[in-house]
Amino acid sequence: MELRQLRYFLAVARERNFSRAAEILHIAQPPLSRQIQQLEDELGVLLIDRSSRPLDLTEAGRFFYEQAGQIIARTEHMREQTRKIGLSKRERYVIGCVGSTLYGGMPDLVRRMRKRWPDIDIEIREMMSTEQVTALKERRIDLGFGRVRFNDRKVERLTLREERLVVAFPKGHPKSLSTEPIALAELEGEPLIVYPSAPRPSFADEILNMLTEQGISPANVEEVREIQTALGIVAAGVSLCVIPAASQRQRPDDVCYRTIKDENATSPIIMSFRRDDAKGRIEEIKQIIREMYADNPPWLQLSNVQLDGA
Amino acid sequence: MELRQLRYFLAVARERNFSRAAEILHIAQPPLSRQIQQLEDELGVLLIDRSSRPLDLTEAGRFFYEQAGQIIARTEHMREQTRKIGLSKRERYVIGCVGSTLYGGMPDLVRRMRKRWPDIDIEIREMMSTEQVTALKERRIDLGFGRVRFNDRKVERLTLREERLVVAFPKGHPKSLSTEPIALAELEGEPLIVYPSAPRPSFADEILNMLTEQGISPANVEEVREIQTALGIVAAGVSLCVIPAASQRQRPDDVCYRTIKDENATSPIIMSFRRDDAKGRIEEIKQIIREMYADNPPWLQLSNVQLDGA
DNA sequence: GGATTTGATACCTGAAAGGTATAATTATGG
DNA sequence: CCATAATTATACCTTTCAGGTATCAAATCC
Repeated sequence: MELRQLRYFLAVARERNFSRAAEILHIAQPPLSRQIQQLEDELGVLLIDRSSRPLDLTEAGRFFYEQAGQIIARTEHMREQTRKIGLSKRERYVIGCVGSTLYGGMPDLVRRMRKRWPDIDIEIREMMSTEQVTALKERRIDLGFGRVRFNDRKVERLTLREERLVVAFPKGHPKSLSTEPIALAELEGEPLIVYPSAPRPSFADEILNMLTEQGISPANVEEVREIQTALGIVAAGVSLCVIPAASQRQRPDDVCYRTIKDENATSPIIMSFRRDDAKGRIEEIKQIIREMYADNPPWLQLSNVQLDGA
Repeated sequence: MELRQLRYFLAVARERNFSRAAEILHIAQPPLSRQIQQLEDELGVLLIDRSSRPLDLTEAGRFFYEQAGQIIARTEHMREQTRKIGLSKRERYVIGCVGSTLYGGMPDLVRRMRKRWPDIDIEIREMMSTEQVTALKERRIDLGFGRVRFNDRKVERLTLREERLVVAFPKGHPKSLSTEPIALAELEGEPLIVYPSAPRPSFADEILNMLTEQGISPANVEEVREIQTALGIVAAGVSLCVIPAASQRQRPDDVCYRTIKDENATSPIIMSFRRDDAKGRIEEIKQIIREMYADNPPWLQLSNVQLDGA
């Protein structure tokens, strides 16, 4: 599969006519037909229903049209952005973080960094905890915020705080009637859903390890790729799910939450960076974080979500 | 630019060595070098710093690496999904909706639809209001949920409810100290940020029209692509922004909200569908929505966000 | 049902991807 | 600092495949 074929297919899908599409693409009609055929051959699926005129897309063709359009748009965006970065002499500073750290203190930290270094382009990129380690070593990011503890000779890590975990219940679940903190042991025998399913080790493993250590075994454990899906399944009344307190806001309506009582049922927020960071801003960033602690002591805490069962 | 070039670049970036990358790709080293050169020529930017060994990526190269990897992953995902859809005999029902309708009643509606028709694959796709009209006509979606009124001979629309609008203030803004409803007229002379900037007409135009009709002119109006950015700028203390009540949850911490007092300062939630829908499920969907109104009268209202200034 | 539009097929041409040989460059060890 | 090893760039040839032309085969439309 090549981008050319996607571009060709988009033209045909838009025009619903091979000949006109070929004109627009400034090629003859037969090569266009052939490229589409090759594409269909590779996929093993018909994209265009040629038995009617004007042409109609098949179900698969309609899906492919959506996706192909987005991919083409994305490559064009990438081309422009790459050009811009290559020509600009501004320094870039890329921060990788897992979704659940994007709330609370992170935006404020970025704001402060932008204010301190107005000449630097600071970017945020969503990225799993384990990906951050390799991304740091390959210098694709300069700073990481994650939740999984790891050891790597070249990467230093700093735990910013421990965040309480909460259990998500479907509305109407018998154990969701109380809003009091809940004991971890009460998960015994309950169906559980964990995330993300890849790459390992992940937050899913942290939760499963915690349960194993305590000798608690849920009824059955399902893995899903992302928290949205996990909470969707919870809302549908199928399972329970353990999430960091900050993630409660993801879905406040149809899911109930109870903080876990156990003192050590927490998930860390870990900042990581290269030991040999050449940009030399780590010390200043630590200083900014100290300032933030001073301004607003429970850093990364959320103002209007009840935390720590207090 | 072709996918082949992206695949080649990824191999070189991973190996940091042309010869080894060429081996992995099962081609000779010179053609690989040339493809990368052509890519760099087209971009007008160096991606690889060849003056050091092992090779190093340039700043632009690191960005390109991230993006290219995601694009390749996406094309592969598209290939598999297209294949699956083409081979499966299950009916697909695609719903297009703007982000702000994804909260509240929408997930529940989809849940009820899945329950009613377990043999149908129901998908949700995020999509601007105006895109929904063409997507419906081209049968890329079967149902749309949007916020912008439009007229089209082939598409029928149904207003489900009118939702109150709220003003977003940066924390500490003098007008954010009260939580009382605010008059639209108080936006006079304030810097305003609207979204989305494309495609028009959009929610941005609805807001600007409303202000013009009332003879209110903000100090200066900036347009951004999406609500995240808009609220980010608000939080940074630069401007105010008008959003639908449901979108408050997007950023509950560092932004303050006040409902707009004016009775007609509302934004509709509009369901739209093809007049000649062949799947014949529209009437049943309307029935489901009536059931939902019955179960939970203020449909699409949010349980824990203060609405309607009540 | 015949004319017209439009997509598929067969076959040819030329551009561009890939290969081989070798020069140029960068690193490394004495 | 120079010689050597490793690795990338250049020059040139081969082969593959995208694109073009001519024509046939459907499908639609009066």
